Formats: sequence, structure tokens, C-alpha cells
Amino acid sequence: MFLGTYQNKIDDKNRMAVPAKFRDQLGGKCMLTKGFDECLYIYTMEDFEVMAAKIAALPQSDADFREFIRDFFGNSEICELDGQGRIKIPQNLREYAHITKDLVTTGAMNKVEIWSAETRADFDLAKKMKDGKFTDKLREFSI
Amino acid sequence: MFLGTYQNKIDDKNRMAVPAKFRDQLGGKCMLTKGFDECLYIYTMEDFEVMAAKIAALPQSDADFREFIRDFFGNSEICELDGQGRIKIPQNLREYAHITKDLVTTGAMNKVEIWSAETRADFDLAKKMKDGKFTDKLREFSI
DNA sequence: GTAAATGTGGGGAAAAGTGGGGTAAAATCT
DNA sequence: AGATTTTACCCCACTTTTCCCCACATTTAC
Repeated sequence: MFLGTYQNKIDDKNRMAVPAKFRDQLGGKCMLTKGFDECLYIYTMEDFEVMAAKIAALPQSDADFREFIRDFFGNSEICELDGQGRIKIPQNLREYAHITKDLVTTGAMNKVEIWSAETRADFDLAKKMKDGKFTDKLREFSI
Repeated sequence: MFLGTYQNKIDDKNRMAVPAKFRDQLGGKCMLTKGFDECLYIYTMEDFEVMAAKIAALPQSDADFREFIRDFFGNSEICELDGQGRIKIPQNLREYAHITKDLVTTGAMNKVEIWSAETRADFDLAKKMKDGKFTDKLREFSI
């Protein structure tokens, strides 16, 4: 289970230090993918396999699904952690998540999310605006 | 069952002594999470697991739920008590609860609440203002 | 009153984060 | 194809943070 929020930076060589708390669970290797909401996801190899199987099973007859499939696999990378526990983030994913310098890394149960610090801040703000409506929604799920 | 209210402090290394009465029930480890009302919650590992399972099951296709999931897990932390029964409170949670120095720690049945002393004082005051309406509300629940 | 438990502070070793050099591999150009 | 440039990757070095341990003051229990 991935938990907690961390601040970190990407360096000139496009490397990001994976927070130490997450490294053991990843075991030297991870899958880096395009996430929802303009952030990136890190999955363990096992969890990625599960997800990949689900997505690959979507009906190819549907054009939306075909696009989703190529978008998902086209924006996924196997990342090996270097001696200092860093991964390299490729250009296409950096662009998608607007990553330039400052990052926020958040554990979210079965995945790790990587955000550009600015994008995350904007998102937080937008969230506050509609907090009231949201709690009503949660109630439907008995939380 | 967690009971009672205690005053304590957070030190320069962001450590807080867990009141001794609570330590046995926690067993050397606890979950620290963001609570409602700008305070923090301490759960036992077991109680947290139950909650986490519920939340992890929310549909990822809904943007509000995605945000809720990252807010919940991103602001949760496994805390190990050190030799003196203290836990470290991470930056994101300190900020959320406005924790700087003086704290109030309250047992609340299945969880422990950690408040900044000032926030708690303000909150008490605010609550008193609407006491009349509140007792009416309780009546609906046969209390 | 004495002993044990609790709360608080701080030193120091170890780990984590960050930056950068050097070499090898890959891509590009002539 | 060979030469040149670019990219990737391994390794080292430095700074900052974390955490483990010890010490002491204060409170509680007997």
C-alpha cells in the first residue's frame, strides 16, 4: 500500500528520486504510465499486469477503446531504479503532466501519483470549490 | 476504546508523545490520517484497514472519487512509536491541522484526535454559538 | 518518600536527496 | 562506413534529513 505525500524535484537529466518509502514495494523496477487528471502513475509490475490485461480485453470493434488502448500502452514505460533510487521520466510523459522542475509525489493505495507541483496546486483549489456537493456523493457509498 | 483529553507539545523534530493511556491499544504502530475539521486522526491498524478497503473500492472512473482516494491515502501515514512512545507528524499533515507547538489530544471512541491547541479553542467557541440548534438535531437520533 | 513511568530535549550515526563527471551506447550527419 | 554529436547510465561526492539512542526533568503510583 502506497501512502503519504512527498515533495521532490526532477533534475537536468530528467531523473526523479522515488521516495524511499515506496522503493521496497517496487523492488528495483516499476511501470510508469499516463494517469488521469494530468498526472503520472507508478505501478508495481504485478499491478500493471492486472490492469494491462483488463485494458487489452476491451472490444477492438469500438473506436474509442482502440484509441484508449494505444494511448495507454503508448504512454507506458518500464523504469529501472538507478543506484540512488531514481527513475528517468521520458519526454512524452513529462509533457503530458507539465513537469518542469518541482514535483509532488503521492501514494494512492495501489499506485503512486506524480504531479507537477503547480498543476497539483491548481487542482487542489478547484477541489475546494465543490467540497459540499462531494460529501453528499460519498454518503451514497456509506462512508 | 480511546478516552480522555491531554495537552502535549510537538518538538523541533516534529515528534509528538502519544499519551501513555493510548499506547497499549495501538501496540507500537498506528495510522495517522487527515481528519474532518482541521484535526488529525490516529487509528489502530485494524480500523484503518477496514476503512481503506472501503475507499479503495470506489470507482476510478469518477473524478471526484479519484481525488478523494488520493487525498485520503496521500494524507495517511503508518507511524511507528519510538522508544519514548512518540510519533513523527509529516509536513503535509502539520500544515493541514495548523500544528506549530501546542496540541490537544482527545480520545474519541475508535480514534484519537490531534488538534492544534489554538484551532481547538476557536472551534469550541464556534460550537457554543449554535448550541441551541444542535440539541434539537440530537433529538432526532434519540440522544 | 522513593521508585517507576511519562514527557521533553538533543547528539550523532545512518539514510535519503541532489548534483555532476566520465564512459559507453545510440543516433545523426557527411 | 566512419566521424561526430547526443543520449543514457553507472558511479562518486556532498548536503540534508531522519531516526536511534541517551539523558534528564516531571509526574504518577505505591
